[in-house]
Amino acid sequence: MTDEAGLADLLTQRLGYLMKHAYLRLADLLGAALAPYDVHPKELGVLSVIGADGAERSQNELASEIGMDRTTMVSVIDALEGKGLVERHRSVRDRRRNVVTLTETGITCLREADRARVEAEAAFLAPLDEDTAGQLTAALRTLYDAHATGSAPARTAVPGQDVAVCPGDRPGSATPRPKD
Amino acid sequence: MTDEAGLADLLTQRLGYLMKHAYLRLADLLGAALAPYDVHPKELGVLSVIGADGAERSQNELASEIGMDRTTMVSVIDALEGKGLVERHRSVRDRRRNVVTLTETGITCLREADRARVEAEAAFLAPLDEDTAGQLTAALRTLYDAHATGSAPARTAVPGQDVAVCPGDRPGSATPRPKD
DNA sequence: TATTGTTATACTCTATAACTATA
DNA sequence: TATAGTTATAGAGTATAACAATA
Repeated sequence: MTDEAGLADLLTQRLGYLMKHAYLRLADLLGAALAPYDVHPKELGVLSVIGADGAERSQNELASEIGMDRTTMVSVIDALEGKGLVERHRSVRDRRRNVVTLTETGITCLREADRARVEAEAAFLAPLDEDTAGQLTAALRTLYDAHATGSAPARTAVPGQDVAVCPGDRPGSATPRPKD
Repeated sequence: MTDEAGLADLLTQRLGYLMKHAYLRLADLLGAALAPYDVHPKELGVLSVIGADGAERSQNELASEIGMDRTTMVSVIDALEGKGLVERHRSVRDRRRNVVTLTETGITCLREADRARVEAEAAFLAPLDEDTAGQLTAALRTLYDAHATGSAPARTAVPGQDVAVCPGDRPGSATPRPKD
């Protein structure tokens, strides 16, 4: 831990560095808070969309609405089903579709784990006063909306490309990238 | 793209969702902005630490200061060396250490790519007015400092554990981490 | 022919373990 | 014995391609 002051400043002046570490720290906190309920943050997100309203959703609909790949959704539903939190039902109207519903256990898990999620978020934001925390969330939501709708570049245009349509989570590809 | 309004609200009320997508979007923008200079964001970070001051740094020192694994640093330096941006010099005082220095090309690349980085960050923040953007950055820095120093939990304690000492970037393990 | 769920596969990123050469 | 660099390997996470069943 030989952190010189100047170096720390240099790192924390980079927005990417700050954003990455904020994300990783929050992900750690969420993962730890949800561990007692035996659900991953990603799984909780799926659970809450399934339980969002009365609407029946197929795996494919869940995937596209959350911005997750179809094949990733398969493994998530596999895991949730294995834990007894959701059930797959073949749709009678279109037998290709798997309608996913919460079990009683799943409803309970969603309620309790989601409370833990809120607490973990509060713990993450605890170093900020309430106003600042609210402004942070509002700013992130503004950025999300702006970049998701594709109306992003304005002040200083980035040459290569414009932002994708929020196709979920891609660690790899950014541009074309002929792989070096 | 069948986004119902209520569902979108549900997703953007989750701090983890917002933070993750903000991070991914920024990472995309940074990657695209840096692509013309043939450097990855991670590599630019290493370049800038090498060029931070006159101090000579070994690979190991670079790794621990940035919070990157030793073995990851090897491949980063490999890549940078392959591009002619840095050079490895065996330290005469301790022949185990590789002192890493910038080449002329590396200095130029650092200067130009870092300008592109600043522009990409500005483009990312463009949807926010200047005050809000400044507050966002300040809030992120506050969170970074608070969680890195381990003085995090205050308002609502998370049961399982307390935050690690910012050991860099870990995608996998969340909780059971003695090792610091 | 197109779509849903599924499987198999590949790719990225990062960490762990073990080896070497120095100390 | 311990440390710096290196290599090989493993793991998590996600995406792409192909296949079967259904429309």
